[in-house]
Amino acid sequence: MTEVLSRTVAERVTDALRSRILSGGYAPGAPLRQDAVAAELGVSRIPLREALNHLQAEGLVAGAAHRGFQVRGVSRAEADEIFGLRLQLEPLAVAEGAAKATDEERAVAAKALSQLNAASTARQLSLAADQNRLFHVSLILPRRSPLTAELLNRLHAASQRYVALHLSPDGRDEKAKAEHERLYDAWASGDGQTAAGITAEHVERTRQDLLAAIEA
Amino acid sequence: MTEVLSRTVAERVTDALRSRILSGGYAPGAPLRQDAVAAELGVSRIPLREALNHLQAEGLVAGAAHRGFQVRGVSRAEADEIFGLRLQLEPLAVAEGAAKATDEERAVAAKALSQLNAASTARQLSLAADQNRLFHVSLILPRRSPLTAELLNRLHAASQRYVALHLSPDGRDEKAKAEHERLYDAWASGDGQTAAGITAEHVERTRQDLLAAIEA
DNA sequence: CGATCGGATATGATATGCAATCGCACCGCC
DNA sequence: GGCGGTGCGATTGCATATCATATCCGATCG
Repeated sequence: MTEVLSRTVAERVTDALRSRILSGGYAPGAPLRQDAVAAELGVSRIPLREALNHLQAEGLVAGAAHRGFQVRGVSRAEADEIFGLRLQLEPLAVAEGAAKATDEERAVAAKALSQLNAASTARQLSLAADQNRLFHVSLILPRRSPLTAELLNRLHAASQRYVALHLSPDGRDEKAKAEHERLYDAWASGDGQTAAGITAEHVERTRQDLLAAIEA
Repeated sequence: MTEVLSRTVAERVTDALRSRILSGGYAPGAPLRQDAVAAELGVSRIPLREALNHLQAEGLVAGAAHRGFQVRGVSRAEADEIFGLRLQLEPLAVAEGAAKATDEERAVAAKALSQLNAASTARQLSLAADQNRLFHVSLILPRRSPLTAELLNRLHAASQRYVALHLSPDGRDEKAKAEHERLYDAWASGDGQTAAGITAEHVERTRQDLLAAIEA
């Protein structure tokens, strides 16, 4: 029963730091001194280091030996690369998911979608972003393609950062909601072609919006 | 001058463990008890845990809280997934590398190839496998596409494990050597099409060999 | 015979201390 | 006045000792 509450300190620290980075609480390039951050979070340095290493693997922070960790800078080139990778992987993965999903897996995806909608209408910005990621990953059938799912999960997390930093959610929310419905319907009905098309379109449009917003 | 020798304890432990896992020194499924492994390597648990976390991110070990780490099992499905991902990403990445490489980057790749050949003729099996990975990654221009390069680096490491476990290097070495020459020549001359084709062919053939060897 | 409880064991986390390294100001030298 | 070496403070990396906690497994009891 302690599923969500307990977890280890390292995991909670990881989530806390990720959240702060994604929401801009720690600006890109900001140095993360271990003693300071550990004291701020009320933990010792050991789980903090574990969290930092995890976030380094996720690509959110960078660190070199004896030189400390910093929030990774953002760049137009990296955004382009992230979305390029997603464009290569995600549509096909979603199509395969649509073809092979079981009823149980469809139920999981449906639940993820409804939670996303709930968070979105409640204006829980960062929660909605997380739920958005979980919904998209649920279409890939994490149990069947664990590596692909994990990979896209990370790429989504990296994407999230750019979206949060550069795109205002004005009209995007409404359009996204409708698109998610279309995507889910196609996916759940086994229409991988359509689902892949919607996904590709979605990723590509976000990329274009971002590249335009980041300026140069 | 301490480039290669120094590094941190955690890094050396990571390399040591990775090497043992790839070479089968630790069998798939084997539990890795922290005290035992730490004592065996003559380090404390702290850098060991760091190494284990890193290897978990690489996909070589699995661990859950309070349940310890184990060497990840291997499966036909995972092999298929790894090579499927490589097939999606690597040919295009190599083609882009061929199109954009500078003279300096070509020199780096050439050096990697010669080191690979040296290790191969010297029958340094696991070293050759590492050099093989480095050569292939050098074609992707790690400085321009760091995420893609890092990603393929990991996929290669995961592939390595299956190759080491299931494929004997008998005739493969000779064929691979010739193919690497063809691949490098096409790449260095800017012929991305051909380089991508050779890469795809290479990955696909290895996948087929593996799937046949793994039985099931 | 099955379920529950409790002890052994291993991991997760803290505290403390020390060594290694880095960054930087300082200083002599050309 | 610019330049390179040098020492010092600050921070990270690692070791050790210790405690807390979760998991596993066997004994006990209904």
